[in-house]
Amino acid sequence: MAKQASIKEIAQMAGVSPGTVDRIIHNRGKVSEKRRIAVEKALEEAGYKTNIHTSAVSYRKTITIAVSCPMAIEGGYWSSVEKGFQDALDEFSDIDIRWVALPYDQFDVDSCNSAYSKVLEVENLDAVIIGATFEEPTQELCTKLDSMGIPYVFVDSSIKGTAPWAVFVSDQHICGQVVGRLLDAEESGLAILATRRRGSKRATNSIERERGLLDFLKDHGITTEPKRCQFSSTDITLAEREIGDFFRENPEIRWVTVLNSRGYIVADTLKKLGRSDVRLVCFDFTADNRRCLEEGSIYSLICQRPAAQGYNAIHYLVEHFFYKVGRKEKTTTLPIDVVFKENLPCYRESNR
Amino acid sequence: MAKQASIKEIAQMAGVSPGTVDRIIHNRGKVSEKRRIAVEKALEEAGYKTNIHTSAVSYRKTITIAVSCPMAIEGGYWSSVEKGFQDALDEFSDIDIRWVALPYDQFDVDSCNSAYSKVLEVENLDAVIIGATFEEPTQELCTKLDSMGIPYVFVDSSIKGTAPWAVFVSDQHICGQVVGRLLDAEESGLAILATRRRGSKRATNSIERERGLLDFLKDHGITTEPKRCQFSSTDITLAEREIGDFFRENPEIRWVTVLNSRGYIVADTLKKLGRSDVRLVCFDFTADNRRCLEEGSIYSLICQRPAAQGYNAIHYLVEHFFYKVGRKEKTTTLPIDVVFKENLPCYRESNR
DNA sequence: TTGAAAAGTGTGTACGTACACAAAATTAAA
DNA sequence: TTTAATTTTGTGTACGTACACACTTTTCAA
Repeated sequence: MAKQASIKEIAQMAGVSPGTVDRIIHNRGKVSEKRRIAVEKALEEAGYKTNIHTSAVSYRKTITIAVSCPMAIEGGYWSSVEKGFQDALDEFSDIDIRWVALPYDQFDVDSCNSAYSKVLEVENLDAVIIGATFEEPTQELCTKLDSMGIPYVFVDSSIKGTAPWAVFVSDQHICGQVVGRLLDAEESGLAILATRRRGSKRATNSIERERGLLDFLKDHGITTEPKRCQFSSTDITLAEREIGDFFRENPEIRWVTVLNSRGYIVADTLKKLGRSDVRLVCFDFTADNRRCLEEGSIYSLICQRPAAQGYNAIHYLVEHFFYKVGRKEKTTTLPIDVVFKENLPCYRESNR
Repeated sequence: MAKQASIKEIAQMAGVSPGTVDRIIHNRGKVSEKRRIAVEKALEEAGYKTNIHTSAVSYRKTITIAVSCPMAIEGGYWSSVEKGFQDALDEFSDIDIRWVALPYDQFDVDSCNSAYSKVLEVENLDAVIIGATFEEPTQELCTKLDSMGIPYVFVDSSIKGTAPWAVFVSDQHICGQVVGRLLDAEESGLAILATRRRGSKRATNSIERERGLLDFLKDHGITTEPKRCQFSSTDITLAEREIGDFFRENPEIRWVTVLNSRGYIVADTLKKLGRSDVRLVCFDFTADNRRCLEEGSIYSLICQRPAAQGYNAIHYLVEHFFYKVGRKEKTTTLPIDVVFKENLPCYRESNR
């Protein structure tokens, strides 16, 4: 551990004053070519790295971050993302971060549009964190943010036709392939269940997962098209009837996946039907899904790292506003964890 | 985000000087009961939290940490632990940490004893990080450290009869159960392979994993005792002969696990034997194992989070020496990740 | 050649904590 | 009661960076 050189020492090395070194580091301009070269050489030689602690002490600015994500439900996916936000905010509690939360209902485009318009009204806005569900509204928002020069980062899913500064997601195509691996299905008897969505198109994540699963099946010589069924995400009674009807009509089904986080609805229905012979692979480490995994009605959960997404988003922005000058684009693809009943106890909601 | 109160503000609230507040926070003594109560009340009310940045600026001490772990092999388990150390040291590069590495050969007790005795000779030793392999030498070391009042933390495995300040491990019993889940073996045809160890007893981690697997089998109605085979960990030619002989003598074997990180040796042998019908579940995200997973000769890897262990160990110590006064014992059981060929690309060596 | 204006450079203070030291208050001893 | 010893409390400076401001040098038009 070599001792870190200070700005003062760099200044001495380059034969200038600390102020000049500071101007070069933050390129505040007004420095002659001659000294710039000398200082940059010294900086290089000493391997100078700004002392984050001291830097934080002197830095007085308030960073305003607006965040627009689907509303969190206790124990649900977005509450884990929020847990990640909170962890990061706690860690950076010495930095003055103004946090403007503008959640929306992920099943209601209007609510999303309204949240997005509030984002644009936030005063002194420095950056935006977006957990996108709807494509067009998000594209519009991003275009406006681009023209205002305000950086934005995506968590959970990325929207095409936008220019985010950073993206924190999981590879959904891989998720789909892992479904295939875990189901270990035979030629026929596979079904893909999904929740119905009013108005809007299917979520991009779920489309990409399905593509991954189908690719896996093709690679493993399964040519029979999986059976499909849609069920309600809001009306549980209706959902149970729809799912029940589907399984009665297709008694050969033995391998099932639900490509979003509502797998527990299917699990509970299958349990009521006494169908313990069905292997069910679902998504996300939510409270309901964990319960079903515990009970044995879900075989396995494929989990993203929502807390890591939230944590990293803030970490990135703080780092950007704090230490870096220029834009440093970054896409972080987080691991996909496979959780069985057995290793469930060692995962926590805040898994990062 | 409520503004953090500073020591100065706390002092004002309690009607004392900042120095008094400081003495109370660090219990440097010499404070009257009357003011202690007043200040503690103010501290409580304001929810005071020391500003880590400023704290780091004023704190000038050098922390000396000795670390004794098995020597890292490029791409191996302990190199990931070291990656975690390095990440943490980089993150805390503003803090003056003196880092004394004293690695030993994990297959040689003498080398371990020698490393441990060097630990005790380190000047101004503040804390020790131990990656233990041998029980008795470690117990002896810990007893001495206890009497010297020097804190130590364990990574990877904990040793009984010691009093570590913190422990960063995975639950090996769960690991074993997950092996059972992934193998999905039938009544007979299961084998447990292990590397031979000269002189010393089997590693505690591997014993605990076996126990977990056997418990899983019992719970799932498999009563046939698994077949066993030991092979050399140093002489690959010998190992391949031993493994080959075992499979020729036991042609019914279809499900195999290797309870330490040397699974790739078995995988490569099986590949040469053309036995693609054997499902092999191995441990640890090492370069060799990743290659076999990629090639398909390993079905699945059960991975601990060595980088997280290393990172957390240093994080804990820095936190302790930096912010906390008293001892705060902590056992962190890290998640166990299941890696298939499909989700391999989204895990990195530095997975935390 | 002169003298603004502009460009370049140095100085000094603030940030909040840690800690040394000086000052004040209290206690104990004579 | 007085004085010394002791305990308690306040003050001031350092840490390394950020940034405002003052000062010096250069540039360039008149």
